[in-house]
Amino acid sequence: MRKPSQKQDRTKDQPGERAPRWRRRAEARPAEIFDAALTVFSARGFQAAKLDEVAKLAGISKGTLYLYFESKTALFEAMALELMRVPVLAGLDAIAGAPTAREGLLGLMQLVGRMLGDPRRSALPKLIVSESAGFPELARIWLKTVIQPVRARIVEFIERGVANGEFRAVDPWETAKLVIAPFLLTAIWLRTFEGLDERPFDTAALLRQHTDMLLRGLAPEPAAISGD
Amino acid sequence: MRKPSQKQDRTKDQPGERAPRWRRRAEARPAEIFDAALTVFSARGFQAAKLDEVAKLAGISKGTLYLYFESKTALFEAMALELMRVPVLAGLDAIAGAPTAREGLLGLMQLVGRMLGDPRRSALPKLIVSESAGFPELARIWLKTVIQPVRARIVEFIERGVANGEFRAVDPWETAKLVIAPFLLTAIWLRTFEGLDERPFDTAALLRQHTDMLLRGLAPEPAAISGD
DNA sequence: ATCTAATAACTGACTGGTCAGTTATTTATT
DNA sequence: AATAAATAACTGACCAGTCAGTTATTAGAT
Repeated sequence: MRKPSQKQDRTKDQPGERAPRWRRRAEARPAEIFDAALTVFSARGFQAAKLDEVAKLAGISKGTLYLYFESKTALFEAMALELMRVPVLAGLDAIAGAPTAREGLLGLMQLVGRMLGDPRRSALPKLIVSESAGFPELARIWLKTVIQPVRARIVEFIERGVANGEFRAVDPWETAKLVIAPFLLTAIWLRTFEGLDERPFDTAALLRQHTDMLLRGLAPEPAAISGD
Repeated sequence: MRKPSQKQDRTKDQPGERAPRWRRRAEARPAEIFDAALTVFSARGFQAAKLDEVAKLAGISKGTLYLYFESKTALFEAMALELMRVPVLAGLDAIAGAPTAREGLLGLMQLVGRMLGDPRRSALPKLIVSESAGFPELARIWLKTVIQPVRARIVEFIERGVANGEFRAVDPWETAKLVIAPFLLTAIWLRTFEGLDERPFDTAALLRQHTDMLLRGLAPEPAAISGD
């Protein structure tokens, strides 16, 4: 946890010239504040997080926070919305053009898997879930802008695969949830039980097993499909 | 939200006899307090929950809370531990004796599924996850007393099935996570996004699809299993 | 270049509301 | 009468949010 503070920079100044107590860095502040806020809110939760701590971590005073954000709540919401930008959806369009349903589905899963590999991005699901009681609106937005589009794509791929015979006939809606579930598990688990469990969580192994099981579950019947 | 309060009981007293402002009910209190606490903590989260509200819902005053619990923290922990008692594990032993791995696995899944059907019990996972930052010890205990035993059983069943040819060779550890994931999804989803999504969450349909997909994913290769 | 006025960025001590926890007192029960 | 159960008024710590004052930076004047 390195301090991004510029107060330490005095050694780099020209000798004899005393370093200023602070600098004006209006453009850099918001990003740094978001960064500090994510760390503190993730570690403590919204209510327990102290703005003094966020400010300290961002290398500023609490008063300065209020030059950039109206309130603790506004900061939290702005931070969450910031994390939703440049979303999973960025790569989604490229995948939409996949030649087969199978490839599309796998591509999408890898995309999401890769996203969860970035600790900053994977913090959001846990925060949304944890703070949903206090921020229902945020949950709604996340659902709408992240979950629903991804799920819609999954449903589309499954429907396509079922239609063209790549997959057997399954309920696309419920199956889409099954595709998503292990990713949610990963995001939650890493930030809730990691370090407490008997083995470290192997994200890659889970993803491998997940795709393997999923493709077999979706595989069309060999030949003999009689009524039950 | 009906009040369990006994303050309203005055009408039921014998006519002419004024009802007491309160009664001594030392045995009944803890359960009623747990009940109220679960409601309030679930609705607001630990920090935002007010003990005055818990007390009011339990039909007592805040001071009385402190006759039964040392602190807000102690109340929360006691409540969580209470919810862990009579755990999933109760029915686990019966299932252990299942004749086939398949039956064992399905029995266990139905057990967990049924548990999630009870809104009181299904509140725990969300609470544990949400408050894990402030109560890491609770997360550890839940992992140890609920998750790990269930997961161990799943691993056992899978290993058994792989050994006796019921299932194909899979990684039991990772596959066990895949078995669990949709249940976690259900518990989280119902208490985070329900009412916000485009369709209501159909727990039964998901469970059906989950078992279906899982069994196909575990099914042994038809015949041709040559070395790779 | 150097000085000076104006302004934007920042600080940190302070305030006021909230709520966990305490206690003096009242009420029920034995 | 004695005791246990419960109340409600109280206290004090905590912290979000404020603001009067300070310091860096910029722009204009010389």
